[in-house]
Amino acid sequence: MCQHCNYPELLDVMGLDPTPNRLRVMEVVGNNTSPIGAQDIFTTLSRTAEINRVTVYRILDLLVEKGLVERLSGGGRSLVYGMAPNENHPAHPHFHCKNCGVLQCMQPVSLNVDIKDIQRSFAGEIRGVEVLVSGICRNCLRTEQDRRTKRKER
Amino acid sequence: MCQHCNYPELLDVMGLDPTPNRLRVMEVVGNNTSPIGAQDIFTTLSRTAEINRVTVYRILDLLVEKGLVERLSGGGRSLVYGMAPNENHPAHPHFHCKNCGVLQCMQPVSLNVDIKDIQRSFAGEIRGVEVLVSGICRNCLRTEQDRRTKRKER
DNA sequence: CTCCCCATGCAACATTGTTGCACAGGTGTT
DNA sequence: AACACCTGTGCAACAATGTTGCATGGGGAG
Repeated sequence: MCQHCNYPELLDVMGLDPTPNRLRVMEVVGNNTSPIGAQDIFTTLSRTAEINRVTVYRILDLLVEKGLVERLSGGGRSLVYGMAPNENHPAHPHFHCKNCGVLQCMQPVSLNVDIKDIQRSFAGEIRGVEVLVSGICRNCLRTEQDRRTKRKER
Repeated sequence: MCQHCNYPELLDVMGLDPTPNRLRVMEVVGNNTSPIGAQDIFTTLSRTAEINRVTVYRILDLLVEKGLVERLSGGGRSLVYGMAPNENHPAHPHFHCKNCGVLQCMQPVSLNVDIKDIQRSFAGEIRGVEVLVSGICRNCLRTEQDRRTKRKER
């Protein structure tokens, strides 16, 4: 749960009315510990009050366009949404487990150096960098190991 | 066009029969200067000979699973496919223009440092890193500038 | 009070990916 | 030679996800 972000204010700064639906969407995205898909956001919101699926999509598009929320690749076929980097939310890489599919946020690392590096040899204007790390998560590693151990025991 | 890759051999190394369809898919992916979507691959292939849409999807899944091809986020809502890094194709970031939507490959940069950095503070096993840079491409920048210039002239 | 704008809902559609089943060609076995 | 078998492909139907056009209702400006 993000105690630091003032969602109404964030919306206001970008010239958006802080409607209940927009606030609810921002809360779900901001309170989640890892990026979350549009369908999940819709399901979560539906639990507390009715909302239309289309409205969720439209609000997400709007928030992404205004730079309040980031649309990321979820590693598999899915797209997911998370808080865009701001003073409370530093940019950070995401990790996708190829085995179980979970997506998790990683520790922020210094990517600024990289941006400048890249910018030097690139003719366009760079506004953001997204890093997606893939591999096998701790849980899956442990499970694999357990299985190997068991096999030996027999 | 990739003159360096021996597609039949690549397939063979991974234990896959070099069927005509698989080769054709690999050629389209490998010869494209930037990652390309499943639908585009299908359309391109359809121009030279009939192939089923499902077959394309299945071959892509297979190639991704075997690590011959990479599935990447196209920046917008799309997923795209490109050659997986190998000796002829170094890993490199991709650039997505927020204005016109083009996706292009960028110069390879040294990301190895980063991977080790990240790995040190992460409990899972890291197998790959994908970097997606977003911003405004050269063309769009120029167009914007043109528009500004014209406005002044009036 | 009236008009207009904007957020929302709803239904229908479009796109993209998936599944189950059939079939054809090649391989190995009897 | 006859047979079963496996694998790659096609086809149709489905499922999931995102999009569009239009209606409506509330709040603010004139």
